[in-house]
Amino acid sequence: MKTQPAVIDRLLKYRDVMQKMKELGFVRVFSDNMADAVGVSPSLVRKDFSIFGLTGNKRGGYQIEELISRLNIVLGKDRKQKIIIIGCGKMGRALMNYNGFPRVGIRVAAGFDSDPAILDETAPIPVFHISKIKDFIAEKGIQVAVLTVPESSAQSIIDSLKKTSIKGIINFAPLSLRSSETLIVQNINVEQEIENIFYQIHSSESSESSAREPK
Amino acid sequence: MKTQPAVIDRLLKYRDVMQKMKELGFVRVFSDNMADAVGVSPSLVRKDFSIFGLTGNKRGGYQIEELISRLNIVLGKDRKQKIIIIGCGKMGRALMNYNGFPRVGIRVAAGFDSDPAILDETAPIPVFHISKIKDFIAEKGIQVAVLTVPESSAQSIIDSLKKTSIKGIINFAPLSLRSSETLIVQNINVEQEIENIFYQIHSSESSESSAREPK
DNA sequence: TAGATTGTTAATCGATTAACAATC
DNA sequence: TAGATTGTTAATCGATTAACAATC
Repeated sequence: MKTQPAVIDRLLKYRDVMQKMKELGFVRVFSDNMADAVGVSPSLVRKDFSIFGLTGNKRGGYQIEELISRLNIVLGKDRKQKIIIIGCGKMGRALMNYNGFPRVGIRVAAGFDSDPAILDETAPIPVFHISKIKDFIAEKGIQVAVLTVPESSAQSIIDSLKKTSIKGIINFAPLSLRSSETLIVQNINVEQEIENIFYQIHSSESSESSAREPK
Repeated sequence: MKTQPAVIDRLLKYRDVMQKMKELGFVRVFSDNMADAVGVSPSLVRKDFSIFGLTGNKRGGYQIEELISRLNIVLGKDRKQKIIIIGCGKMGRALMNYNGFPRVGIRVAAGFDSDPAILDETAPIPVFHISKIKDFIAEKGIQVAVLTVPESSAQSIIDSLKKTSIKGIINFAPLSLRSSETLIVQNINVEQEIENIFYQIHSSESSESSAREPK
């Protein structure tokens, strides 16, 4: 009965679309518009909204401004969303400076690394030695970490994070970690996405002729 | 009737697991082992294999080495998988040097950017001005691009790519692009993943007491 | 042979869609 | 009022699972 991540992904997209509509001066939106913009059916839009008690007007659609703020409450955007980044190689540092985070209210509290050469405890987003991570997490009440470390160190870091307040991890290391009762893991595997795309391209090429049948 | 991306994702995971098993000296594997390792049911493993005619032995499971090479053929790993990276900011450069790509046979042919200061046409992975992209794509027959540009330039680049041989895009810009008949788009939106994780953490916290009911 | 595991079919499950009464 | 859009229910669809005959 708990809400599927897929539903929340759509909610996040609805909110982004509405944010843009609001900036363009729109005041109301219909489920049909939302459906077009996000690429789902109008039924699904109304269904998703109704799950969270987000209501509109039988004839006038949905009020954008009101819906955005109610969506943000549902999505927990009324709380501080602090994260840490573990592994400050190229990918980690790219994420530390990623402006998509502040834009949606996510704040990078610190980075951690084992290499003394890249530590910088006084930067706006400080980089501490990995040995200080447990104290930092406890002190700041961090719940979400982004893991951008080599595959070889990923598993041991995960294991040590299990003893902390960390409850969610975005994992960029190329091994599929599984969510557990107490720790939610979302794997991001760019090479897998690319391999999947290559498969799809090739399979649509080789079925070119038979693909002529009508939908 | 075409194969879902989700099935291919699992195939890619099966292959990775088998690769590791092979390195450990294993010769055979059962659908039960695979299921445990990847986190799916044994039925699904056998089903996935059977879709692609990947067979085992009624009593002896699957031969790892043979299955890996047959999987690689299904997945198109017998062809060169060249990609380009459009937008060589921090994220783009991190991906250019990402060692997960060569490890699975993906080669970054070049990067492209509009900033003259970061061009380097003679580097091992050259960075060209964006104005040269059409010729490069045509000349090298590139089919897949990774988009790591600001949101503001993403849409116009996509539009221009539609006139090229590019058939697949991994999009890191924070706008959800939709796949079309001729162009497969896979959006990677890290901030959305993080917001989703925060939602899940919060919702499991607030339903702590009621979550006691047995599965 | 007896036991174990595959390959496949039928049953189940859950998510999406279609339809439409309610109503603004 | 007539027309349009929501909110919700029932129908559909497709993916996953359970079960088991085949067989090594």
